[in-house]
Amino acid sequence: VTKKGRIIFHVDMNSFYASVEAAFDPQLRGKPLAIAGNVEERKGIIVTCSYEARAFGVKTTMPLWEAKRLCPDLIVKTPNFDLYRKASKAMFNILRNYTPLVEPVSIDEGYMDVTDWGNRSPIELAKMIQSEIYDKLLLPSSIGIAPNKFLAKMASNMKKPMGITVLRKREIPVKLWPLNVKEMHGIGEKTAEKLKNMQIYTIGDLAHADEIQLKQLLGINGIRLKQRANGVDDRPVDPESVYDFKSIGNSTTLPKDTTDEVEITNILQKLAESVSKRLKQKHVFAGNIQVTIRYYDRATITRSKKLNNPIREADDIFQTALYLWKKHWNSDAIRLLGITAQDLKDPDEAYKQLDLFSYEKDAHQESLIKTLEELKDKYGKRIITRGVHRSNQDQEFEEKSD
DNA sequence: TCTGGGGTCCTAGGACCC
DNA sequence: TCTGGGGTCCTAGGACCC
Repeated sequence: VTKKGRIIFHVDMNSFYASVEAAFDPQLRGKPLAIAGNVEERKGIIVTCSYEARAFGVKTTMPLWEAKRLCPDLIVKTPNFDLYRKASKAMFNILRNYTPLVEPVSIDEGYMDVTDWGNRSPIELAKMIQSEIYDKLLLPSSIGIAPNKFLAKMASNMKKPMGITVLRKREIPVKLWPLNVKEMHGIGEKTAEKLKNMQIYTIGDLAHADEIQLKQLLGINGIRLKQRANGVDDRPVDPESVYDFKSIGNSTTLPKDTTDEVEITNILQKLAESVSKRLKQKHVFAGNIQVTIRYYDRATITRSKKLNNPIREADDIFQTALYLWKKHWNSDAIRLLGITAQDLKDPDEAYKQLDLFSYEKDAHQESLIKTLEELKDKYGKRIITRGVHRSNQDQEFEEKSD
């Protein structure tokens, strides 16, 4: 039996936030543009910038003052996530017009499995998709074409903006192996440094590296990275993975470091409210709450608590977060606070848990039961499990954010 | 003049159970 | 009368990505 090769696209939007802004405001087109947080609130780092800005050396995560020094005429806008989410949805809808096998991986990129897409050549198909996105939304993209996700991802990165790159298995030694390991998806600074100590500098070096040594150095990830370097990657394109979110969290860097307990409490309250709102939007409960504290010196701790009774009301989340903060805060000035809901459960799971562990109903449990019943009334059977929930094609989903 | 906010996955130690 | 080995759960931290 011969294994049938797949044809995978990786569609990657170019400088997405900046491109969306320019698409909506002709004045911004062709100019150096950066999206950055508010400087007064210490959030002034470059999130994305246009290619015109990149020409000046402006880069993502660069502090705003540095970007302005490099490019005095830089136009700076604060992010408008609602707008980006709308553009993202429109973009993915275009992709889904070609095949349902579309897997969004973030707000601005996704995979497509077009193996069974008729008789047109993959390059022609990629051109059609790229043109349609540009003609309808004025948004540039790059598309990588390869037999698997990893190679498609590497390929889309090779030509920007508006590139289309094919990476065939047999081209790996010429197109992939000369690249520095740092260029490889999945290898960051720390791993690159470790590999350097093993005299592994290029993806080709990694492809031929000793597995025992790799495993010793990087654990199971070492083996996987070597496979990828050799172009081996069996992960399927999964359109449902978008609904399989594992956590929902919000965090904020404070305008100034603080030890003020009233201020800290107020911030935790606000974070709890936004996490609660998002849990409700997604129809899930939290089985675990995690608090993140970053101190003035950037030292960061996380502390979490598993809950016998899953929660989602703002006040329950707030109380849990407050408990964790009080228990673990070392009284140093705080730079950032965050709350993350983990161990997410569907309403029926949350309900079952309640049956099992509680003998007396308290106010929180009453509210949980009431919420569950309201949900059942409103959504009927569809809400009962996440599996069913997931297969509902009309389901609105928020793209994972950038 | 420094370094946001949203995530995922993996590892590792200790508690606990059989 | 001095201690095995396997498994799961919980918690914390680290690396990485966009």
